[in-house]
Amino acid sequence: MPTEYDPSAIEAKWQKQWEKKKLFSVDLKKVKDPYYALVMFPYPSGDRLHVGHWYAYAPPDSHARFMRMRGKDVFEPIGFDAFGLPAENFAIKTGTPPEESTEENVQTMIRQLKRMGCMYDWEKLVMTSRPEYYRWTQWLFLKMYEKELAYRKEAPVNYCSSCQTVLANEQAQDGTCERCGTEVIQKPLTQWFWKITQYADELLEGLDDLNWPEKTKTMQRNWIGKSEGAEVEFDVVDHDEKITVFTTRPDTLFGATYMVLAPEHPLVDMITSKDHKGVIEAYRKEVAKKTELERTDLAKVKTGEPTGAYAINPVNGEQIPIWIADYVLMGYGTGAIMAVPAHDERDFEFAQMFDLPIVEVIQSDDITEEGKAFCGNGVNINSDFLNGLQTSEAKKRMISWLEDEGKGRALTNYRIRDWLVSRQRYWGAPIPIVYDLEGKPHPVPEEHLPWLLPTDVEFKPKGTSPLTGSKELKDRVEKIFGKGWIPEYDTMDTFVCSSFYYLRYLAEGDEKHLIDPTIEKNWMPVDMYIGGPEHACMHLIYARFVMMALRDFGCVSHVEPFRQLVHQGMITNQGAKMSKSKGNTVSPDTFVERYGSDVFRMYLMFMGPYSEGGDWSDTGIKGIARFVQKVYRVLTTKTPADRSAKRKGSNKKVDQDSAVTAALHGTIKRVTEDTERFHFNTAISALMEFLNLLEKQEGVTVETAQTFVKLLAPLAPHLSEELWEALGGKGFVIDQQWPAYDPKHMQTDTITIAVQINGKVRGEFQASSDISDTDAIAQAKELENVQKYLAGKKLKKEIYVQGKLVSIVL
RNA sequence: GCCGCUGUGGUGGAAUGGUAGACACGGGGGACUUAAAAUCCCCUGCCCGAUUCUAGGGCGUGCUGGUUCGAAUCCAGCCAGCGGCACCA
Repeated sequence: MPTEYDPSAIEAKWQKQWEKKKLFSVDLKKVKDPYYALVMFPYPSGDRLHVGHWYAYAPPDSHARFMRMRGKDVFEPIGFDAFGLPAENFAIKTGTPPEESTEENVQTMIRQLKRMGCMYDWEKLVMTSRPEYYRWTQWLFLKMYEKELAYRKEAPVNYCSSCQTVLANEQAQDGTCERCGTEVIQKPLTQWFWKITQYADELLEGLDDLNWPEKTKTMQRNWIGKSEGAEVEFDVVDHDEKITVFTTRPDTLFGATYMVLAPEHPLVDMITSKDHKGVIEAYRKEVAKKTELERTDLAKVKTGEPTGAYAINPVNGEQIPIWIADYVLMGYGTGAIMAVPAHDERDFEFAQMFDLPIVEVIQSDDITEEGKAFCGNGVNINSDFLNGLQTSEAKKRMISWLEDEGKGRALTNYRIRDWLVSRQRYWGAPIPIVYDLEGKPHPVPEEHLPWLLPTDVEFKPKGTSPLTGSKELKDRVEKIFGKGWIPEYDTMDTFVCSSFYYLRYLAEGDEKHLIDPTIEKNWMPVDMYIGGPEHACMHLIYARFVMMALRDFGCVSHVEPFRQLVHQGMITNQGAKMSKSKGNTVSPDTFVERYGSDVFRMYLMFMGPYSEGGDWSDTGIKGIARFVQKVYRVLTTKTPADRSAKRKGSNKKVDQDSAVTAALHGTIKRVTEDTERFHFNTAISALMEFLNLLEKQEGVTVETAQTFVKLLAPLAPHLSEELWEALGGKGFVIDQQWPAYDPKHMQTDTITIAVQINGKVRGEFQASSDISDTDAIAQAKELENVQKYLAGKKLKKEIYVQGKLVSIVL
């Protein structure tokens, strides 16, 4: 037997065995204790796997292996989020059709992923760009349309006039085109939306019961942005129009001394008085020129202009001026506000700037800072029928007054917007809609799904959606629906594809149903979902919404797709984010080549807690490589030579020290608890410590060695199979039961007790582990160095902390 | 500006009220070797240090206070870094 572990041969050997025995392919219909371990599926880029891929997939696989050994029927699928911009850009550059380059990239990526040695069930692979998948993306669209959750609305798109193309938000960051640097303009276009807002409340409430990082839940709560308040109508002097505002503080209505409309507000033209028209127009033009960034810059001084018109405050009949200002946004609430400068900081700032009246209507014991608005709760003053009421009470009273008078009503507002699913791109799932001669939309009947993405298109941008140029698509539509009918040319946002893929893994290519209801019932929700924190407000909210909609369509029984969520941290290099442009990326290949997959993935896990990531070090990986060699050497040379399991009882007995037994059980406990909470770094440390102890022993029992191998199995799957075989274990180590620890065995006979005097450690002594309080304190006082401090002093207090220390206070 | 997280040796990190720095990396010294690699052994937070090789002592977890017999850990205030939101009425 070699004493050197050779990863390249051995890893290939076990990967082949696993595949031959179909060890990781799961019969979804026949399991007792399902555990769905899911990772966010990758985009198939043409580059080789980078460290980020390894970090995203290998540690979650170790956790899944751990769950398998604990008796769960683990299903760990993988697939590809294959539609998207990079393939399309590649096509524009080279002329290679996206499906060609994508298929090729996927094949390369599968080969590389296989070297990782994860427990993927390759038979269940999905790829969102294949017709058999996007058929369901389109089906989802049709369902949304049928249930009136999909609708059309005009919305601006980012457009680059130089490239003649619509840009995705990520291509138009900081207001210029990613490719040519030309300023991006906003162009209105009729597009499809999905009514995620209809589920705002359920999306919000569902968060409470999810085992997700608090941070992510908070981000989703803010994203949904629920605020409760009231809608109030203001009459306009000498006009029939009314201005409706939304406010969270109806209790301050008596303090409303002016109103502000967003510059884009449709009423501005109608109400502006003649003598103000010029300035107002000029102001609106100026605002229109500003970029999004300039407009939302908080540091800037507030600007605005009066319209010359007046509104009537419904509660006291006072005439208050109407202004326009860009601190009021058209996109939130009604695009108009009632301004209460005494109790809102922005209104206060604006009122001071333009010398508008400030009327206090809330009093509080809290000290109000001079020159600042008081925005907290208190008691109403100067408010007629609200005087003396607490804020919460005053809100209710005002709302019922408004409702009685027909001037307003209670209203809840949300920040979340409906989901714009249209993309003016080629490489996505075509929207299954056609338009009749009058331009009225009709759904493509389900029998025509998959509604194939045509291949006869020019990838070069020419100002419209690429599908516009497809003769094949046009002919298809006319053939099915009639002369003059035209197709929808937009494709769907790739987030639509990824909003339900976890169901399609379970469907095993089912062409009739999105998913089998029995399987869905058994396997959903996903038990453990792992992916980057950057998806907190996009993918993770869309997937929840789609699941809720599917529940209402009667397709699924669960509401929430992901029961537990864990985000991986980032791997940095010398403290900096790895990026191609910085040239500080680390290529896994060279390290995997040299040390093997086990060492590479274990090193990634050793760098720090999984959710915190870590800093890469070229030399640090050597520590793990040494550990792996040492494991192999110690376990194969210290165990009895005639270890064959078949000759049970004939073993030359190796006596095991009680200290080794105690350490073994302590190690089982630590590895179990640390693996459970994704602290692989300390799990590995525990194994290292135990191995260092074993190395010092004359011999190691086969049982102890086998237990060690089981503990190592999730972390180093290949090495542990090899050792399991070498130690005479039956079957695969991954099929063994996870070791249990017994607290009884964790105690040693003698313990070390530290002695503190006034909080400083002054000595230590050995004692039996069941030493009594009085004996411990008495022994502590015997110590020479302790005596020195005790001499001539009076004792104030003596404390014995069980098994740890004695504390003496003078 | 608001919210959240983080701050510990030369480095990654451990310890979540009980001996700070586990486990590694790096560094120093030694063994083996013709040599190198690999491997093994010892030392490694900073400072002082009796009777010279090791007792003992002081300081030390971003800063300043507090609670406690005892604080990296709990509390208050501040500083720095990272992430998110950002005129949301």
